[in-house]
Amino acid sequence: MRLVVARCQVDYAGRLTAHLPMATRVLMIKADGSVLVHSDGGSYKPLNWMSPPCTVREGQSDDGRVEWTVTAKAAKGQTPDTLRILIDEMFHDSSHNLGIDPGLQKDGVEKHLQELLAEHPATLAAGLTLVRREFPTAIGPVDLMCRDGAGLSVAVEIKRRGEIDGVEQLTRYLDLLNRDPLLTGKGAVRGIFAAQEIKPQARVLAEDRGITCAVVDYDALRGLDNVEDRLF
Amino acid sequence: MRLVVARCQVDYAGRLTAHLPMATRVLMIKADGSVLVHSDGGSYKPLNWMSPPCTVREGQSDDGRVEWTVTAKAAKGQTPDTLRILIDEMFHDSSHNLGIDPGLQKDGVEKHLQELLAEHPATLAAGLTLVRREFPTAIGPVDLMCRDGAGLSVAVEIKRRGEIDGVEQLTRYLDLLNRDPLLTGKGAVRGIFAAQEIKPQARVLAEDRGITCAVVDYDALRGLDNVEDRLF
DNA sequence: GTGTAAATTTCGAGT
DNA sequence: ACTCGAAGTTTACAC
Repeated sequence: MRLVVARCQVDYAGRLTAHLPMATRVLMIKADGSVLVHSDGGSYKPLNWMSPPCTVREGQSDDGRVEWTVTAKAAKGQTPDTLRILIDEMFHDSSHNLGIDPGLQKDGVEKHLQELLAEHPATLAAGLTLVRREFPTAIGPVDLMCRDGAGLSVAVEIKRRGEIDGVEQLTRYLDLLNRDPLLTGKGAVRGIFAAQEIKPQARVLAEDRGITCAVVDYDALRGLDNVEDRLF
Repeated sequence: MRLVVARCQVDYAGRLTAHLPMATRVLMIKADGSVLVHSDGGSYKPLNWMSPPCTVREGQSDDGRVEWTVTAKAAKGQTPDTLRILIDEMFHDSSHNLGIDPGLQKDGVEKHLQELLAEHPATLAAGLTLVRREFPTAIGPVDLMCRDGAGLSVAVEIKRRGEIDGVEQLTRYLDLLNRDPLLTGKGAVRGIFAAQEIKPQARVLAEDRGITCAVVDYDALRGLDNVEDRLF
C-alpha cells in the first residue's frame, strides 16, 4: 500500500470519460495495482479510481512532470479502461506492508430478517404458519411459503427496504404459483410483501395487485428471539 | 485529511452489526469527520466506514490502548450509528491540508445516450420519428415517445445495460399508455427496449411481451453526431 | 463463469 | 426535504 498526497490532474477513459482538474488529493495505490483518488469530503466513494486487475506505469509528461498511467484489461465488448494521473507536486509519499486482511464479519441483513420471520410468521398475519423457507420455483426461490388459518397458501417476499422492484418480483412468483393446482386447491395463493420500510409507490403497486404490505419491526423480532448473545 | 496506518480492530453497530479482527489497515479521516478503513485489496469500497456528518472522539480502552469512537446522528427510525476503532500499534500518522476539490466532470452516461437517440430515432427502427423526450405519464416519464412510419405510437425505454427490471418498467408504461385513446387511435402502442447490452433473460422477457430489443452502438451514434469536440 | 439480487449502497435530479 | 432512478456501481450468492 502506497499513500501519496499530491497536487494532480486525473483523466479517465473507459465506460465513460471523466476529468478532474488540478488540485491537491490523496492517492492510494493498493498491492493489486488498483488506485483510488480521494478528496477531503464526500462519502467512501473516491472521486475517481481504477479497479483491479490493473497495472500502474510511472512515466513523464511532455513537460517533464511525473505521470502515472493505470491500465486495465478491456472487458469483452467494452472500451479498455485507462486512468492518467499527472502529478504537479508531491507533498507526501509513503509505502506500507499491510498483509492480508482477515475480512469483515457481518450480521443483520436480509438473510437474518428472513430467519426471524421464518421463526415467527404469525407476526406478519394472524394464524400464519411456515411451510418452508426458500420455496423453489422455476424463476427463483420464494423467501417464505406459508399457510394461513383457512389453509390457503401465502407467498412472502422479504426486503430490508420495500421498493417497486420487490413488488414486481413477488408478482412474478404469484403468477407462477397460481398455475400450480397443488397450491391453489383451496383458493388462490396470496402475497405478503414484508419490509422494514415500504416506499409509497411500492405500497400503491402492491395494494393494486392485492398484495398485503407488512412493515416489520426488526428490533421487536429480535426481542422475541432473544438473540442478544449473537452480538459481539 | 489525516492518514493513519495501524494495527487495529473495528466494530460497527448501526443499520447492521459488523466486526473486523485485529490487523494492519489504513485509516483515512476526512475533514468532515468521516472515517474510512481500507485494506490492501478489494475495490474502492472500504472494509468499514462512517459517513458524514459524524464526529471522532479519541479515548482510551480499559487496558490503556488508544480507541476512537466515531458517532453519527441517528437517522429517523434507525438505530444510531457507531464505529469503534481500537488501535494496537500505529505505524504512520500524518495530516494534510487538501482544500476544496473542484469536482468531477463526466460524460457518457444514460442521459447522453438518450440525447443521441432522440436525435437519431431511426437507428432504433426504420421510419421512427421523435414525438418527445421524457414523455410524462402518471407513473413517471417515458424516455422517448416516437411514431413509426405507419403512424403508430412507440414507447422507447433506454438503459446502458438492459436487465429484467428495465423490461418491467417499460411494460408498466405500455400498460398505462394503451389505456389512452389519443395514443392508441391507429393501433396499440409498441415498445422498444434500447440498451448498449441486453442480458439474455431480459431479452426473453421482452420478446415474450412483444417488446422489440435494440442493441445500441454508442460509438457509432457518437460518430453520427460528430461530438468528438465535446471530449477533453 | 454467468446471472441475479442486495448494499451500512452513494449520487444526482426533480418535485 | 423527500423520492426516485442510475451507477465506471461493488459485492455476495446461486445455478
